[in-house]
Amino acid sequence: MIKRTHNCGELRQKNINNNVSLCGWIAKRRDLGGLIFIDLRDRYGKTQVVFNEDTHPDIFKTAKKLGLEDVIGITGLVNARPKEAVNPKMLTGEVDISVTELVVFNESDTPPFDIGNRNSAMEEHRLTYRYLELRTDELQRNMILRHKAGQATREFLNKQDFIEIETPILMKSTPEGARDFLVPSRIHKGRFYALPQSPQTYKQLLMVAGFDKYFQIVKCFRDEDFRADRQPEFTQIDIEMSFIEQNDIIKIGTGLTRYVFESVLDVKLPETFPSFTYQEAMEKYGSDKPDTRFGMELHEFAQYVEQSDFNAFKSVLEIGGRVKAVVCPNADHFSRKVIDELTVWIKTYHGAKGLAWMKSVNGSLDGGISKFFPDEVKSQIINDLDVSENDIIFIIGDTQKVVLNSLGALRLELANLENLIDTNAWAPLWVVDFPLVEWNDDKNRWDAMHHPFTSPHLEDIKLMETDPANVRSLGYDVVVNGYELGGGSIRIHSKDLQKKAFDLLGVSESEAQEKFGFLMDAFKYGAPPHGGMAFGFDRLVMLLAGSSQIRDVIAFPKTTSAMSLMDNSPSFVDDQQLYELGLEIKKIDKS
RNA sequence: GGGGUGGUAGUUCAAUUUGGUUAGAGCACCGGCCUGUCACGCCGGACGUUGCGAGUUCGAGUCUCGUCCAUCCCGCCA
Repeated sequence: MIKRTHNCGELRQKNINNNVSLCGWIAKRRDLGGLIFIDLRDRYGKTQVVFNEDTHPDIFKTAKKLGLEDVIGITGLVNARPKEAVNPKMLTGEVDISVTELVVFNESDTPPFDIGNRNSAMEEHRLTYRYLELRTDELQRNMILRHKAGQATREFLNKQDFIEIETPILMKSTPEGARDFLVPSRIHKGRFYALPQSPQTYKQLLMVAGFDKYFQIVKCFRDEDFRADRQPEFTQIDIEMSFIEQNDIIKIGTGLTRYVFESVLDVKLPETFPSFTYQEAMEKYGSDKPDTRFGMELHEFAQYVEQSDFNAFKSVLEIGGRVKAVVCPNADHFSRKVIDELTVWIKTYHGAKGLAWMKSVNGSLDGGISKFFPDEVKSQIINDLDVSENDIIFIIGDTQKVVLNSLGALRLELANLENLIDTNAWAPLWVVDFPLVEWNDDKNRWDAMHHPFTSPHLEDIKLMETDPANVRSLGYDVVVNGYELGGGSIRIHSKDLQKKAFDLLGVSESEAQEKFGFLMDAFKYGAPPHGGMAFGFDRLVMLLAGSSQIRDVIAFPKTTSAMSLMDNSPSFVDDQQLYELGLEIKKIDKS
């Protein structure tokens, strides 16, 4: 056994003539005949080691057989490289080690892809050999970043007197919200635990218990469909506090975000983040998680439609719809084909019926639907919307929901297509005053927008029975660069108000008792006013890592069909296991 | 549940207008040469159920249908 005296990233000029030992993997090998260079890699870096046939023929013979990803330990003398052989691209590039002792710990089969280049294999393949992909520079860096973010989180919250408390992973299933992952009970056959979608109820109970500042970095599970930024299991920074108001949570959430960004990236975010009401965010950006790294805000367009002959939009307005516009700068290269493609895209994915447009040419508006607008209205538009030469105005008229959502999506799409986003910028913000409930057309009822324990704005309580759609909640999200990083709310802590909320959501007393009885009961014994929030930890790390894929910051992620390609889970189980659980698998007929 | 893209050697990619010799190349691998390379170089070699299953055809990597997997998006994600 050779024990390392140094790691592969630390040797410098000052170590010249030291006798050192290194252990690691063979990252690269250059065989010059009587001289072999090997780049030895560990998680700290790479160091070049040299085998010389003249000085150590026996070791050289062994070295001749070494291949990529073999694990070796070496002892040798640190040399200054000849001037012309210094490699300025390597941190250890001024030195190398002439090997006097070699131990081959383990030979590697030919690696299924090039560890030095993460793009050398398709993702499917890399996920199968995830432990090898984790050897790549990029993933090593991401895992270290994740560690640092976790440490910073604990440091910050610990300094603020928060206590980390673990909550159960096996808990009660409640069919609200996302679909639960279920775990069958062996002892109580036919019954199931659920994996937590979040520790929501537990953290509220901890407030009742008097742990007035709680946090946890905790796994959560949601059995829905997955995306580039969504995994079936993910990690939250879960926070709850007592005797506080919305602004106190926003202060802590801002502080934590700033602390993590500064600790991990040395980036200083503003002391306070801009705050938008839900209403403002939707009207300006067509999104409840706006990316404000670029402008292109949405403009009201109804007043111009009214002065035009464009009947399609006029009738939209007559039936209570909306017409809004977004201006895309420097769009002279937007051919008819590009516009058509955008139109198809927005119809397909965002439910708009069409995409109207006008181009700014020679100080007036041209093309598209411009012929329906009188010249003086065109000038007005150019003036009001601050339209420059060669800009293109995209206009959508439809129901409010479709207009805001599709223009919001178009705004992002255009910014991406046109590279209008400053990728070095950080745009954190809060969105507040979310609606308490939203109408569920399928189920013909009001659903909680956040969750059923979210408190309404106190002055809106009176609207709960008469005008639910306009009840604002004490719910808030923190958004960075268009990603919802976290969210939370002030919770209801009074039995009466909670009953009112359940009434609005159509949850009967018996149903409430069955599902949340333990929480309702707890509230009988002195529940402090409380509230909190949760950060999507993986998303936070993803942003810090500059990635747009959550898989990049999770050591062993699942695919978008929730499979682990490495260990092939989920998998079938023995009949014996099923028998013990009192389960039987129904044959799925695939005819 | 719906739509887009992709699946060819260990791997990354090629393979002409619906099709036409023995399915090619880089890296990796094996062998040989090479003492300052760092994308080492040079010479040679081995490597294929074209994801899977049907169909059309004299003939399918290529066309059709089904299916599986990956990925991106819509729905979904309190």
